[in-house]
Amino acid sequence: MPTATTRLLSDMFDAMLVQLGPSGWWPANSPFEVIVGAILTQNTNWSNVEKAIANLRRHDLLDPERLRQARPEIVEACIRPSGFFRQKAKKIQNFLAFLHQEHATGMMDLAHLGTAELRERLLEIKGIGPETADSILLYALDRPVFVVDAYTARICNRHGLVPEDVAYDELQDLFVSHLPERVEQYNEYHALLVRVGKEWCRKREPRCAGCPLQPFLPRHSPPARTP
DNA sequence: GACCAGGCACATC
DNA sequence: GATGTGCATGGT
Repeated sequence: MPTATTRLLSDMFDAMLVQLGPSGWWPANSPFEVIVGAILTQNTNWSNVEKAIANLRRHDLLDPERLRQARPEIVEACIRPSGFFRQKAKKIQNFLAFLHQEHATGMMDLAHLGTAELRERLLEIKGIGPETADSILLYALDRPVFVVDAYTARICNRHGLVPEDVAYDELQDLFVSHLPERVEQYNEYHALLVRVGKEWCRKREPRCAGCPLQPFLPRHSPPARTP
């Protein structure tokens, strides 16, 4: 017997998918490109990340070993459009050092590690926090890990499911504990939430008209009828 | 010109 | 443990 929350989360997913269609995430040509994108998109608009990725591709640097050995100034210049470029260049190198230590020539070489262990290892890398680690696990490595972010928190808060300042793990647990553990749905659910967040649930001015989730917004109790 | 974007680490209290 | 701040570019 599904709980009300289980049913709600499932219905919200269906409504978003019906109205918006499949998201096709993560837009990238390889698992490695997903990882670079996951770091570059931290607190940054995706369109800026696309510019940075294009620059890296132009320099033939979308390869772990070539990127690891590239001069820092070149890498920084490539990723400059995505902002925080010095920090992010360092973060990428931190990840590449980890990959190198693992004797991995590509992301799929990490397949022997269990999901929980791999998540812990990723979180040890300076510059990779919970959202980035989970994005890597789900979108680059097809692990059943639900990704949440600021949009997820905002939307779930508007729907009365969590407090505004909900912790990452708690928000993640909301979905994990109410949805079947399926990579495909985890993938699509996060993508749909981001798309809805961008379009209808912006920080200052939520525009609920036309939002696929509008029918699920908590109803205010109707005004008492005067007899 | 302010605000925001698919965060994170670090300092300080 | 909670809160504040630096990081930096580009679009709205």
